[in-house]
Amino acid sequence: MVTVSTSNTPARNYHHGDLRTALIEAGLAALEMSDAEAVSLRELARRVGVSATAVYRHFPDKKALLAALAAEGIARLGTAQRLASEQAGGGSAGFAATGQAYVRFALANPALFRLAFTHGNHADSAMMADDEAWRLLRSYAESFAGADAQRLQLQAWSVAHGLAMLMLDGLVPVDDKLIASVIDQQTLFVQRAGSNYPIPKSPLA
Amino acid sequence: MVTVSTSNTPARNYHHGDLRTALIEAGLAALEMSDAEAVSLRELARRVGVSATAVYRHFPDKKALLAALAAEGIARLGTAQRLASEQAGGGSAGFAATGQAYVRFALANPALFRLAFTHGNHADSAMMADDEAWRLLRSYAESFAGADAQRLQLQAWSVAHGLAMLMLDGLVPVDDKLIASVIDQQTLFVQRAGSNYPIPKSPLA
DNA sequence: CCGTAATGTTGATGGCGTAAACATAGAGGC
DNA sequence: GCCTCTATGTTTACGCCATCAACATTACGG
Repeated sequence: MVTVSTSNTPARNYHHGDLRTALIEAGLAALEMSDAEAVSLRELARRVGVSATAVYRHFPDKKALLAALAAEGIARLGTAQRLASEQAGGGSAGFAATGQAYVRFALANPALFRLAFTHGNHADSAMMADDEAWRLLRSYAESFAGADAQRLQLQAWSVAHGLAMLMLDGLVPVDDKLIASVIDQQTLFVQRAGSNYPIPKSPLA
Repeated sequence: MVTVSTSNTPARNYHHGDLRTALIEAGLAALEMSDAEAVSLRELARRVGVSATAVYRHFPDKKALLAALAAEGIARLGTAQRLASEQAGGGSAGFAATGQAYVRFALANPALFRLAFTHGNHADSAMMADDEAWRLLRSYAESFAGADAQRLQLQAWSVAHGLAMLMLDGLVPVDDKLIASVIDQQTLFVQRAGSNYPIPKSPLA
């Protein structure tokens, strides 16, 4: 998480003070207005009041800056999901809540979400495995499905991710009731005949 | 579907003959090598042996060319799914097969698939509603879930789309067994307690 | 207190999408 | 058969971009 310092830096002359952070903040702000591809280094530099090539003192290339933004996105998503999980009080309701939070986060931060997950922009897979969102998902999946945890984990992630993408891309109308109906512990992730998984208590928190 | 004319046109002098088709073919070819964003009009024009701005006699702008490619992608996906559905002989196996075909198509044609679904690049929603892939999905969903068809339809699409995206983006390892385990009629899309939907015969074909 | 590394700047290169003005060729009316 | 009109291409140019190289300034550690 970048500490958003409310940009109280009074724009020094030659040396900026904390260009790196300023660029990331500017980048995050830009991602609220337009898509990642449309964000240009030059524009960011202008915004921060610095020459175009100054960026290269802090990031080897554009990809690196975007990767930093992506990491921030993942972190924020994790926080949103944890909050949702806690508010729902864990259990199967909590599981569904984290999924719904995933989709809502995507809709609230379209460009950031896309950036964080699209292409290989995510920093790297090893890093993600330690992420908060990940730990939540794995923990839920294990507590519900035991040996079948991997399958459940992937199914849950896939539904949430797919719904988020379809809504972002305008293929499915954005509608909160729709989200709730698609990501719903009553209809998803149960074994077919009789052998339903027991529903345990809150797996965490 | 574009009739791929195996490019036997011997490169006429001034007038190309069928530039539009040639550009689309070149575009599809380029999408097998690199992502849509990386495809440039100038490169395509070069490839086809024509000046950079000739493109604008056939497409108002780059977006329009990409939309044409996207439409082709959707059509091809529909075909792949229909074939899979037929081979599986319909029923719940057919339903799962169309979902698995969706993911496999995405993996086999990453850039084309992305282009077809990402952003608003898909021509428009009305067009898609008439598409083959759509009709298949809706028909299956209705035959399985009756009144709850919309939910089932969205859940099915979301899982397939989500898994496809996660694998394309390198967040989930590409593994055929994984696809089969995630998109599986035994564990997806059933009501929880007792009230499982009856499994009807093949809803089509 | 001074030099060296960190940080910014200027200037240039080559690529891009696209607009404007001009060129050619093929098709339809005479 | 000719001739014009229009569809299709071409050249040139503009402003944007990412990035490299060479130079300028500052901060900090010895």
